[in-house]
Amino acid sequence: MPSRPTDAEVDRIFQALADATRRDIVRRVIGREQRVSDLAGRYEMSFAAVQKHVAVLERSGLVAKRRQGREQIVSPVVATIGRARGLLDELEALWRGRIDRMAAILQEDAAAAHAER
Amino acid sequence: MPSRPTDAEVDRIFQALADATRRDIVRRVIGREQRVSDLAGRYEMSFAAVQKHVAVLERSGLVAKRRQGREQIVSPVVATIGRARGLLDELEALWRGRIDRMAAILQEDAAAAHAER
DNA sequence: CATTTGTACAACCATTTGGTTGCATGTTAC
DNA sequence: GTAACATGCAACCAAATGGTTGTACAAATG
Repeated sequence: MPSRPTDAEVDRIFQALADATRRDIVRRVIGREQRVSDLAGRYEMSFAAVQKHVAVLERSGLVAKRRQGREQIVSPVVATIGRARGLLDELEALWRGRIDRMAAILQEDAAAAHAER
Repeated sequence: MPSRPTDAEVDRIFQALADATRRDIVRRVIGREQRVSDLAGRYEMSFAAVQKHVAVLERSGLVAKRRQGREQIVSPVVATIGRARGLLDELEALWRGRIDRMAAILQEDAAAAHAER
């Protein structure tokens, strides 16, 4: 999926990032791949709760799971972080565009004032 | 608030971005400041619904409102977008750190193999 | 084979979210 | 002053979230 993400995809990515536990899980699996139970051991909540968080992250594409025997290894999908960044970059580009347009208008005004003399 | 954002702040920012209508509102107000009713006119939903979206964006710090007579002017707060980007940058930096560590280990192995001969 | 371990999943619950309508209030225009 | 406009807010509703416990099952271990 190299093309522009759909609204629904972006919704899922930001939604997944909008929870401190899930952001922490992402950090951990970036540091090193983790089994679901490794992760579950780190938080105060139940195993099932952590498992659900991992499922949310997986649906968003921020992490991937691969089975290894009875274990499930969770690893990061850095490209998806990049997709989220791309969207923020786009917003910042829009902002710069606005600044540039404002600068251009100031230029014109200055030129007009100059011609008036 | 130049310091590291709290978890709760980051939660609110990503939560606010996790909705296509709200992302669109942010784009519009970046393009040009808008009154709440200007925005409301653009979407199929009720005025109150749009107003709520703006309120969510305001609480997250992505936009600011300033009153002008009876109108409320909504403008972007680009610094907050930067804060969200900062967090994604941090994740990508962690990833590069992992890559670097792996490269270092490969280096050591190569050196060891070399010494063995 | 029996047990433990790792994971998934269903059912349930409280809270939040995203929408609605209706009403209240302050501001501008006539 | 009255009417029209712009906004805010409360009450309500359905659906989604984030958590729980309990059950089921496959894989590793003794």
